[in-house]
Amino acid sequence: MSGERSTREGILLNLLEEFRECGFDGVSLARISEVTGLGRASLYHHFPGGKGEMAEAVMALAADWLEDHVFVSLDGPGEPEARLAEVLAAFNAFYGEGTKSCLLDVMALRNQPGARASVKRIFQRLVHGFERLALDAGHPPEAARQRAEAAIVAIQGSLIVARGLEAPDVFLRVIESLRRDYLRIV
Amino acid sequence: MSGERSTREGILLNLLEEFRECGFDGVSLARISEVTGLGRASLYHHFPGGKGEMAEAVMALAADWLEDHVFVSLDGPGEPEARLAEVLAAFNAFYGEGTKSCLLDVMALRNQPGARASVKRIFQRLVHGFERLALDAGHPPEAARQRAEAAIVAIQGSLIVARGLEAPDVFLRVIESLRRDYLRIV
DNA sequence: CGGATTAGACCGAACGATCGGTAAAGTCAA
DNA sequence: TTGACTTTACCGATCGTTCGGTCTAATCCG
Repeated sequence: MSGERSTREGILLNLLEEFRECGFDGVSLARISEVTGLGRASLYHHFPGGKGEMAEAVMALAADWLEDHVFVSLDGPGEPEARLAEVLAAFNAFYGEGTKSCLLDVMALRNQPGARASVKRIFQRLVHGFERLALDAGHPPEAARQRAEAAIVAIQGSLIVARGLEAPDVFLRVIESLRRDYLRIV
Repeated sequence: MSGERSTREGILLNLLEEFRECGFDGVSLARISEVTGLGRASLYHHFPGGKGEMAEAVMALAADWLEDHVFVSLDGPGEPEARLAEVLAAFNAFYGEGTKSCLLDVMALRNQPGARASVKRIFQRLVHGFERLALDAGHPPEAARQRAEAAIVAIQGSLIVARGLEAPDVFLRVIESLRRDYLRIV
């Protein structure tokens, strides 16, 4: 996930960082123009739908990234332990070792129904993926569902608390505890 | 926590609901004027510091509310089980049974250092309060600290996921599991 | 080949609307 | 009459957005 400026993906990567840090309403087109190096009008060439379409595109990019780095491990073949480790490493990188917030959180603040729906779909896919992983490790169905939900809750919560406390290690501890305990049969 | 319009606290309660739902940047003075029934200039009579001071006042109100309904139970006398039940009931009410977001989350998005500091102080106080409760229930110090942190993470995370999934029961389940397990010695 | 045409990326300047914020006159209770 | 409070009218700045146009590179035609 590098950051070439000129390509469309490079633009979206910059936008992703801005949105996740300041929220949708907290990012102005002036700021977007600044970080992308493109004039306001140029941005409307790439995103005729304006700021809203930019946000949608960023959400789509994040969904694609999840598909490639998380769901591929969650749903894929291989030992559950190895798959879990891959997923946690991917999250750890995406969230900057606990220093960056989750795009889903800030996008969920928007009133637009489409944004809410995208967030919901991704959350559902996440829970389902973790549920699959727990099932593959031998957990009974209801327990797997509970664990999956609890894991997503812990990840999201630790990001919030890490940002609030300005202590990224809260997130790191949660990741580590998931790595240790998520698959363990009690 | 009722909502008389005219008094200062009534104004702040309306503001609290707006801020927690739309975020600081998502709430305009026009909207604030609308929900409070006060003209723009009247708002600046009560809050000479403008929108920023309004946000600070809301944070202070929330801090006071925590003091009266959460910390008084967390730090106070009484059986740990009863104190825990009071705190969880207070949270449940404040968060609308999982339908409302946390003010701290949205305020943590602001760039202003003062806002970040307030959020940080409250989070610290929350963790410390839960830590005290676990200590009183007989947990060893390091375990108490871990539990407290995990509890706050679970509450915050469940609010995020509940909003994201549009499923408030995620929050309710976390509250219930805390009520069952938080004090239990393993 | 060379000249005209086209399509896409990009930008400066400006749009109307709304932003947060203010000055001054008026209202009303004490 | 004083001080708390509201109303009306307004400010400059910035918001997201659009218009008109330039530059470049590929494409097409002769």
